[in-house]
Amino acid sequence: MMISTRGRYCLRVMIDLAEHQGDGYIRMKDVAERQDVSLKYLEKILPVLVKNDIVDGIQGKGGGYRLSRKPEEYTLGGILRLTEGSLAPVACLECGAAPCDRAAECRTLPVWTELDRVINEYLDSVTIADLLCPGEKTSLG
Amino acid sequence: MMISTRGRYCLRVMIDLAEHQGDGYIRMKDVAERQDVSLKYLEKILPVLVKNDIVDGIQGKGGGYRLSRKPEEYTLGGILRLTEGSLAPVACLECGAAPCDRAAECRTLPVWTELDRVINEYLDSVTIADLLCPGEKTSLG
DNA sequence: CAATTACCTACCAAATAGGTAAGTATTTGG
DNA sequence: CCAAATACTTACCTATTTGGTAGGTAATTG
Repeated sequence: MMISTRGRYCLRVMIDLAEHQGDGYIRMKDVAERQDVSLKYLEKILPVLVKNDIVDGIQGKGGGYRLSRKPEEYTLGGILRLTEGSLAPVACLECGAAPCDRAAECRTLPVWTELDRVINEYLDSVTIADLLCPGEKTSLG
Repeated sequence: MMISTRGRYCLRVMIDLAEHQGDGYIRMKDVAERQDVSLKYLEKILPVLVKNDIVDGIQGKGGGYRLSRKPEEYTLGGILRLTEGSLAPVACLECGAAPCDRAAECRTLPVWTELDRVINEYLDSVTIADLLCPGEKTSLG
């Protein structure tokens, strides 16, 4: 299993924000209830989205979160690479991984590289807009 | 990271067996030395390959392991699904996983299903024969 | 019969996943 | 200006998985 709850929850939050866009800032408490997920856990994993300008978060009463771009401008790959740290199928392809001694003669490295490419290509071809209900998709932007 | 050392080591063992085919049964001690991997660990993870008739293993002096088919008849997907248990990118797609309550309305399930398909399609398109040195490939079968 | 090989079972340390708890900082409505 | 509400931060915790090690048993052959 490659994609953990961290990434999956973040994706569901993004979808929820997209589907409730236009109501101003959206409280994570409401998202947590709608998605039936621990608020505390979401509070822990969301900061990475704010720091990378994926969503706007403002504090204080009346605060909450909001998408900073249009849903069709977010690819799943872009979101998941941030939240998961890495989507690499094997350790030796993770960014920052120590270069493997056997890399030069490794028979399997080309396979992992291509698998990594295939995975990222697919995930970069899908956007948040593609995951919204048909009716809601047109009402955005 | 989706593919652990278990699967990667098994793949390397398969490649090693293919490259040394014809010398009768091959001792795992030799494979472990060539691959620079713990023999004890290999002994632990190999039985699944024997039980599924991926390799032949015979005990006693002069024993060892041998491929039971030609290298081009093994797909990486087939081997990895056995050794890893599952290649599913998310928990809810693992075989034997409890069906998710939200599956019917889940916005992301189609994406995981398609990602799973893409991964398996690629890994099923590559065989052990594809990973051998060019010279060794033709001397087999 | 002794060496050699696969095979089996139990244990173990470190890392990761998936949270909970308890606060702090910031903003706004009354 | 104060209290409520919200994001944000840090520290902790438990269960599971990973990647092994240790030690022995079963089978086969020279």
